[in-house]
Amino acid sequence: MRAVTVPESGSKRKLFDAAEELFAAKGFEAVSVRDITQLAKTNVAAVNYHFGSRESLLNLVMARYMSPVNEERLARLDAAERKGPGKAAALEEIIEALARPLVSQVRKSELSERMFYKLLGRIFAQQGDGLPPEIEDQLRHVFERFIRAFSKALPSVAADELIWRVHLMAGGMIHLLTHQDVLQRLSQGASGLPSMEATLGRFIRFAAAGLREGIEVEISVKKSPQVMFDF
Amino acid sequence: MRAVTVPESGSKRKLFDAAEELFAAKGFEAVSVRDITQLAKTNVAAVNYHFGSRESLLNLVMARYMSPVNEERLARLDAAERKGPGKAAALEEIIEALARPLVSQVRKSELSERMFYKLLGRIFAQQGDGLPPEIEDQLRHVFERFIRAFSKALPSVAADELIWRVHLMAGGMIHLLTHQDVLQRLSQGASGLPSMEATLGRFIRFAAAGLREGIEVEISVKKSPQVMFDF
DNA sequence: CGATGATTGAATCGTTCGTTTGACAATGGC
DNA sequence: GCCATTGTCAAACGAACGATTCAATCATCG
Repeated sequence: MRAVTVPESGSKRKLFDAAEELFAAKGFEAVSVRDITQLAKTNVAAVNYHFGSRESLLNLVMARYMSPVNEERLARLDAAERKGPGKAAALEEIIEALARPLVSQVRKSELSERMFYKLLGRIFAQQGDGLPPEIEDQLRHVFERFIRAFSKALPSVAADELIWRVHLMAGGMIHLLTHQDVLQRLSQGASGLPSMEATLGRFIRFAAAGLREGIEVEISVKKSPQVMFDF
Repeated sequence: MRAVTVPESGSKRKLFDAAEELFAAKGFEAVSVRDITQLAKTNVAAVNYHFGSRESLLNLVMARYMSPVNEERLARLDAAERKGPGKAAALEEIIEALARPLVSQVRKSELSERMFYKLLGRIFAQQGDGLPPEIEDQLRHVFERFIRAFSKALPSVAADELIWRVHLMAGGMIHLLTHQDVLQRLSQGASGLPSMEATLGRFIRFAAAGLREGIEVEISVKKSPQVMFDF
């Protein structure tokens, strides 16, 4: 996964920043190069001069945000699997390895948190519908690695059943990223304004329960296992 | 919820059929009136003549598919709640009331099953981003009714926590509708080609487990995990 | 039949889109 | 000081978009 670097200053950087802000806010299709160049206060031709085409810039923005997330995901999964050599990583740890990078990579962005999440969610939701091959490959690789990990952690769940459950879990995660604002409006504030850290904890517990469904466990660990969070 | 009727034959019907097919296949934004009129083998002006505008036709298609689903959802929830008067409806029944209409309404469409699911998923995913007010209101009403039902069925889950869990469940459902094809490709057939009935069952169990998370249940016997599959 | 309203068809409107062009600075090495 | 590189700018390109116009055609009924 090649790192995507962007110059620290200059028109190229201004264009990139403007592009990611607009893509996150309005969606990938709804942003024109004129919108971008206007926000960046450059000429219309600037996008094509610096990035070759609108599509190249779009792919660059996507890769810039997806690659670090996917790298951290794999690194965290590796770490979790190394923890107990030979043994399967704990289910909650695997889920956290999948979801926490979405939160931990947010600070490295110039975007506001909410826009960053929306941007990532839009990329995920675009799967199988025109993502740059580089990112599509990344996602497929991550999916396969995590499916294997889940399978080890939940040996009694049949392979096809597990894939469906992971798919459902992923849907919840994407929906969380893309529709947080809708949730606020639908519930009229009753959903609260929790930190993303708290939301992450909710997600992990929800997903773990769904993935474990049907598995009988000792009563002592039936209580939702404590996940460590620094709230 | 006013019923959306479409004439049995004639250009208007041909346009409507072409529109839903294209919207489902390519998404709401990616379809032009020229695409529609070409598939319907009519003149470009036909959409504007019969429906007033592209947007009106789009809203009509959305309402045509969402309204019956939402009506059946509420009817099923009513039935489930009437079953045990005074008592809360069973959790699985509530989830089924939410999800089964997606399956049972499919036959009334001219579309292939997969396209129908994609169309519905696209509508859900569009929430809070330009849906016609009529549908937005429908969805909000359905959401409120079901939140109340879930709250009764799970009195020990805090109100804000419940909303987040329902949100996660909805995300899984939408993802299932919109990305079934991606799942096939990602898992390279390992997810099988189950009937929608089987998928519905998987969803209900997964969602119920997630919603119930943390609730102590009286049990039980420890069952030694049986390894059925290993990568 | 002939009149009237509904429908269709070809042509065209004004916009917006991504991209390209070519003239015009600014910059830095020699 | 000169030239090549690099960046910026206004202008324009061709294509596609939703919508409209208006004459031609059709169906229906008095």
